[in-house]
Amino acid sequence: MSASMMQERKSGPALARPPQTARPEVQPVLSFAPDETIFREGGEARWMYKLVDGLVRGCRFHADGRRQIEVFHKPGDVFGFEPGLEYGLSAEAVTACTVLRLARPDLARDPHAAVRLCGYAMRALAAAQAHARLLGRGSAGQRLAGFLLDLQAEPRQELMELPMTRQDIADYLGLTIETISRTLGQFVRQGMLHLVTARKLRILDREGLAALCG
Amino acid sequence: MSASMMQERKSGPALARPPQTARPEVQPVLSFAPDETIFREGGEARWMYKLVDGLVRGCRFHADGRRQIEVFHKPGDVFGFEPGLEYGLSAEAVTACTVLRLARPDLARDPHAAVRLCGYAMRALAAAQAHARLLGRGSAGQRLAGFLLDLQAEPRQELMELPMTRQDIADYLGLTIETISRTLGQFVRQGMLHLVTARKLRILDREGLAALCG
DNA sequence: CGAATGGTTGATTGTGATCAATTCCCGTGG
DNA sequence: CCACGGGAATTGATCACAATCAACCATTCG
Repeated sequence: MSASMMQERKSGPALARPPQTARPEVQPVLSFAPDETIFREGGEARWMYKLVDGLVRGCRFHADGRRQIEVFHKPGDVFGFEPGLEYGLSAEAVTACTVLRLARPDLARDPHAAVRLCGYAMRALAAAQAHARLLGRGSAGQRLAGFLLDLQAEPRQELMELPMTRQDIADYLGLTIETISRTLGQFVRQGMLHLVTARKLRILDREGLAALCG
Repeated sequence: MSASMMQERKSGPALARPPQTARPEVQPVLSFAPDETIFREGGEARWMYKLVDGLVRGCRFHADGRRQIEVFHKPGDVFGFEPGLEYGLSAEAVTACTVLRLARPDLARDPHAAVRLCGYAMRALAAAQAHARLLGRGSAGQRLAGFLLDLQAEPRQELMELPMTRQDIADYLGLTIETISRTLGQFVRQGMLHLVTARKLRILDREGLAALCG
């Protein structure tokens, strides 16, 4: 029973604002507050979502109480398409989020939509494989270094903000928050990065980090 | 530098038999001997493949010499489709294999093919996520139990053969061969399975194994 | 200002990696 | 058919790294 369980739903006081138009079928733009659930694993997969702004985690809750984050969705990503009838993962807002709600295309009727969907699926596949690569082996340092480099896609933007908590990172990398903290500290001591605050950091030695992950 | 490096290519003495017909473009059926490479990571992704018989591993080789297996393909699986121009993974025959070589569909020209491709991609995505779930966390026992249960898709066929080596399993689960061996031994001692030979086993307590993975 | 949440740090333990021998298969050739 | 050889697998001893348990800081928010 890990600290992951503490990640409680805050669904009580109506955090989900209604669509920002009177005709939801025309502008299905939704907003979600941090830690709010967009959809749940096992629920009927009626909609797909396109993330406009914010960060979303795709995760799964295990019987023993631990949580596993399988993917972080960034703006532009489409998520929630499934081979079957049910969502395979829960989707939750990490930060405040704006999403577009999309109808699942009927592939038999609209084969053209399949081309787009295909692109989404392939990109999701690449991401899932990259994640598996990260987890597959290697020390905490290798995983965390890979994670940080993946996160900073655009290179020259040297100051970067971590939108997620240590617990999120830990559940994504299959480590504990203590190990995340210590490993970050180690990177700092080695002069590879600088922690401005706990959530803002500057990568000083990109090469060095890259050398770690192999 | 792990024992994975010992996994040497045996590409010297022409193991790849030619297509079994005089007109390869009509019946592109290929055979591969164990450990033979079907395609290599980084190579130009000109073809897709459908596995007819045998077992294929999709893997990646790291700079430090270790190997990571990301997926095992079973008969019926289609593999080798990519979002980009290059293969993201190497594909190697684990056992003797028969594969169909397929042309990459031109999605712009043939949107109907996109529907099929979409199905393949979604199935591959599900597999990749299942793999990430397996790796994400949990003890060696949890990983191995999950692996064995996944492997035995058809339930009542109680005697099952492991087509791959311990090294393959280790590289798939992010563990070492010693740990695989010890964990299997532990399962045997707990009466959960019986090892007829190193490669043939019988699951005695399916429930127990399932209870482990969570 | 005080509570709460998130993050860091320290001490200890446990699990799996590593190093090192054997043993077991299984195919091969005498 | 049996002996042999070599890769695969098991087993043992030790070590290293990350999990766990437990305080302790720092920020934010009411």
